[in-house]
Amino acid sequence: MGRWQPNARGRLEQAALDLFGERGFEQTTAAQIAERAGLTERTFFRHYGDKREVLFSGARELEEAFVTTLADTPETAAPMEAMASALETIAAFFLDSHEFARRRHAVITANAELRERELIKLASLAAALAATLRRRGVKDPAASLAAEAGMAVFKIGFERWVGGTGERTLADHLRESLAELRAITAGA
Amino acid sequence: MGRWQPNARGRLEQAALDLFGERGFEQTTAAQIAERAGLTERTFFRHYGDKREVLFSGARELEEAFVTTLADTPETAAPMEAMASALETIAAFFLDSHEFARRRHAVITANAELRERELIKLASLAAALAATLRRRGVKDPAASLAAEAGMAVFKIGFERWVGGTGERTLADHLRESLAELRAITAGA
DNA sequence: GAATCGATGTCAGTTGCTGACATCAACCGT
DNA sequence: ACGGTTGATGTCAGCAACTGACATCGATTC
Repeated sequence: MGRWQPNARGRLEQAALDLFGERGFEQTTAAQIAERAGLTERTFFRHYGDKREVLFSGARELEEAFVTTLADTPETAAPMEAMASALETIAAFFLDSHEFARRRHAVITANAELRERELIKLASLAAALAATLRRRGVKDPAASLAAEAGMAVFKIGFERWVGGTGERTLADHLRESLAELRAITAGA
Repeated sequence: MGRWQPNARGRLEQAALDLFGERGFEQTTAAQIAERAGLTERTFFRHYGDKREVLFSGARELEEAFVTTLADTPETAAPMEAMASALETIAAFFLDSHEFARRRHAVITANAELRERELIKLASLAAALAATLRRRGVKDPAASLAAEAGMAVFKIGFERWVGGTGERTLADHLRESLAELRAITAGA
C-alpha cells in the first residue's frame, strides 16, 4: 500500500464537479476541492495550472484523438470530407457519457470564466486540425477555414446533443449540423 | 475645469496597451496601469471588471454595429448572403486602424488569458448574430451555424489582414475567406 | 542499507479583485 | 446665494488565486 490514496487527480476532478454543481464555480475555493479530495490546496495547484483546468483534463486526449483520426484519413479526401470522417470517429468517444457530459456542460455554461476556457480548448483544437490539414497539402486559408468550420459543426452538434435526451447519438447531431452548414454556404 | 483630468478610460486604455507592449500582460499590475494614467488601482477596477477588459472596450460597439447591420439587410436575403453583407459593412470600421489593430493583436496573441477573452467576445458576437437571424425567421441549427461560419470568416480574414502590410483592405480578406469557405463546403 | 526519487505538505508572499466608507467639485432647486 | 445631491475618485482592509522555497517520508534503486 502506498503512502497516499491512489488516483489523486480523479478524486480532485470528482470533488470539483460535485462542488461546482452544488454551490457554483465562484463560490467554491480550491482549498475546499482539495479538502474534499483529502489533499491540500498546494497539491491541487500542482496538478492543475489554475482552478478552471480541473474540468478540462480530457481536452488533451480529445485533441490527440481528433488529430490522429484526421491524419489517418486517405490523402485523396477533400478537406471537409476528411473533417467529416474525423467527426464521425470522434463521436464514438461520447457514446456512453451523455450524463457526465450533461453535468459538466451545465457547470461550464453557468460560468463565464469556464466558457472562456472551453473556447480556448476548441481554438487550440482548431489550430491543431489546421496544422494537420496543412501537412496533407491543404493551403491556407482553406486549411484554417476547414478547421474552423469543423469546430463550428462540432460545437453546435455537441450543444444540441448535450441539451437533448441522449436518444439521438452525437454522431447523428454532427451529421445533421454538417449537412446544414453545407446547405447554408451553398449560395452563389 | 473639472476636478479631474478628462477621459479617464482613454488614459487607462492607452497606458495599458503601452505597458502590456513594453513588459507583457502578466508583468504589468493593475496598479501600474492606473499610476501611469494618474489614477488609483481601485478606479481602474471601477472602469473595467478585470485587468483584461481594458483591451476590449470596443467589443460592445462592434457587436452593436454588427447586429444592426445584419438586422438591416433585406428580409429576402439568404442567411449567408446577409452575413456576407454585414461583414462587408463592418470592414469599413477598420479602414484607418491597421496600426492600432496590429499593436493590440500582438499583445493579445502573446498571452493566453487575453486570447481567451478575445474568443469569448467573438462567441458573444456569434450568439447575438444567431439571435438576429432567428428573428428574421431562420431556424436552428441553421441560424447558429451561419453565425459561427460568419465568425470563422471574420476571424481568419482579420488575422490575415492584421498580419499583412495593410495594403489589402480587411474587406478584401473577408471576401476571400468567405469564397474559400464556400469552395470548401461545396462537396456532395 | 544508503542514496535517491516523487508525491505531498507547510508556510510565507504577491496580485487580482471587492466592499465599505470618505472626499469634494459640479450641479440643481429654491 | 445657499444647502442638498450627485458622481467620479481616493483610502483601507480583506479574501482568494496562485507561486516559490523548503520539508517529509514511503518506495525504488543500486
